[in-house]
Amino acid sequence: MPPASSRPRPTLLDVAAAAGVSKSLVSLALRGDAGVSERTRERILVVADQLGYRPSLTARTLKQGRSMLLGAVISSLDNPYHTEIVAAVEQAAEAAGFSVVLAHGSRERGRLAGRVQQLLDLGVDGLVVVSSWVPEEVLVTAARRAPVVMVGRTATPVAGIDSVNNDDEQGAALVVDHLVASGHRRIAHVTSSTRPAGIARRSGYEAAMRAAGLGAEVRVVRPEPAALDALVQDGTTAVFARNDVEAVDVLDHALDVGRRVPADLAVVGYDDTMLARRARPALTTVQQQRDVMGTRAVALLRERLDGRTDDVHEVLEPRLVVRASA
Amino acid sequence: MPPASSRPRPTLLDVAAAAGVSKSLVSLALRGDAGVSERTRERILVVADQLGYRPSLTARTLKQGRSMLLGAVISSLDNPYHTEIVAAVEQAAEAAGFSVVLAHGSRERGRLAGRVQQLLDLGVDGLVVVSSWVPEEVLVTAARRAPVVMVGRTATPVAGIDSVNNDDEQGAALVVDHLVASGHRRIAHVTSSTRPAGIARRSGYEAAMRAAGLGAEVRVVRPEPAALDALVQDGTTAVFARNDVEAVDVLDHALDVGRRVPADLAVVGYDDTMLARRARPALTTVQQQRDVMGTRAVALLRERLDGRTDDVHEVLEPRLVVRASA
DNA sequence: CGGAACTTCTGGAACGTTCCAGAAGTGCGC
DNA sequence: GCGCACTTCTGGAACGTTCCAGAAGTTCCG
Repeated sequence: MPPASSRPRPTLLDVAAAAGVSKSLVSLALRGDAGVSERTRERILVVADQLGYRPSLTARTLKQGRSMLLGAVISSLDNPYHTEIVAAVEQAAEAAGFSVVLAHGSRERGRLAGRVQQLLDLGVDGLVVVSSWVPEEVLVTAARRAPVVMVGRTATPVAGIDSVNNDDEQGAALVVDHLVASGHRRIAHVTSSTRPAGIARRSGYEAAMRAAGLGAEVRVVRPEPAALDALVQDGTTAVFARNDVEAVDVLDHALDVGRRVPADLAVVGYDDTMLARRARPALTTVQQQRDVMGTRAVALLRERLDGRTDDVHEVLEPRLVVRASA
Repeated sequence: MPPASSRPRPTLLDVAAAAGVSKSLVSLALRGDAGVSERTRERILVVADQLGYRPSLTARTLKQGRSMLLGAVISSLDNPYHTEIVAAVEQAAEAAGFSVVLAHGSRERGRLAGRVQQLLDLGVDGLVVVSSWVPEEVLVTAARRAPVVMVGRTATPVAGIDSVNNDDEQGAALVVDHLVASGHRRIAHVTSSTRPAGIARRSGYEAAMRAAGLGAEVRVVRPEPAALDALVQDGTTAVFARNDVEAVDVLDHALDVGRRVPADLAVVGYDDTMLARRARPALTTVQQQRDVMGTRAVALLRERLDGRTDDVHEVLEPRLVVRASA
């Protein structure tokens, strides 16, 4: 058998020759242009199909300067929160006729800058940044080449860059209110994050505690064995962790030292990732509307492509998902 | 501020004009061709840099028929086993100068065929298929357009398509041998799979049991509450699940009904995903050499691109990872 | 000093599209 | 039977590269 690549793909010219028309007409017919008679269109479609013609997106992109490709930048593939957002973005992109090219950083912060450059060189029409590890200056330079939208990352707004986020402060408040309503007073917050989302959740927690008259009970600890030990010993009855991953850590630790969840200790996470669903007991957590995030992110990019120049920052309402752990 | 896209990207011609040479020379200089004097090369590089020139991969692809793009096809982003393989592939691809475009199916089997088509239209130079949901005929037609390699999916070999797999039978044997060496005799296999990998693991389990003189103890059950109940009640002391996901199900169920793991019931998974690391107790499991899989997959594609026409099927040795659960 | 052999550079064609200006062909009113 | 509008179709240029054939310019040797 000859190598697979031996027979070159048919081009517009091949179809045109076979159908006895000009290449331009084939192009028009295949793209459904109005000024083509029904008879010839039919014939051209049949011939194209017979030859197995497929248009070259590369040539098309070169000509019209649009690739219908979107780049998604993500810190690492093994963080379910990020991958789930990407899935939502991809779905929305597909619905809008775009494909998504993924670039991830596998923890190495420096790598991401290079990957962003690669995406731009590839000719993506827009960039969805899910990871907060991409340095701001990289985003700013990238935005000069293609519209950029940050999603799922609460951060100081960057000029020229749109964003879609959930309201982390409000999400934290939902958690605190739920716990208070269940009779808890000694509610601690577990967090290891110095990143924007983490900070917002923390301040949301503190504000909600104060609003509930529990300002004196505010307690923030890091998810480390010693700190968790102390937490479990000292009469804390509920823990709000900054994300599902850390909530599971708390959960495991509590169970390890013989506490019952939620009877002895209620545990709440954030993000509603598959970890929350899989945990035992299943985690109460805060859900961000990931599908909406995806849809809006793609929509914002398209608006930019259509010429919008002012910045848009969308904030979505989070929702509390009550499961067994609190 | 004018729209971001207002200033068009500089092209070879712009650089050539600015440097006072021909576009061809700029092209040669930037690609490091030998026949360019050191002085002019230097000057061209400086000018290109000043103008912020970046070559258009689209134009390059069109001209030389190579996109340096690899497509990765995966069932869904939320299966850590698959995403972790993709991460390995991407890493290997990057090392070889390729970028990876991801297409996933989100469970909808039909969608994948369309996504494969999209990748091919995009002009990928090769296809890495991680998901076993892609129908064989789709793979076969795809292979006529670009080399295809299946990875992490044990399956009947398809003519014209390479593969990289781990030896599932041997992996299952490793598990059984380990359990037998720990004194277990009543070792059950939990599986819900009728797919190639699942079948291979099952038959590996059965063969190893027989080899250990435990043919009479062979017991295969589905990961459903009733079946697991029965399992836990009837004196089974060890369970080998067909993957980490189902192992975690078994684990949770056993703990729920008050069994201790591993004291009352040993549990072993397969794949060594992050689930295994995160489980409590941490799962003993079988590790496939994912990084090697990625490297080999990319290597096989490159060989095809360089003209190899005979099929290659690589089988990697799995490794037992002993953790707390067995 | 003529020309062979290098080195260094150049212009044009090509890749497969899209798009534009305009060429045929058709129908119609007068 | 002529002009006009309308429909249907066409050829060429363009997108930004790469690559090839070959043009200058330089060196070197007899």
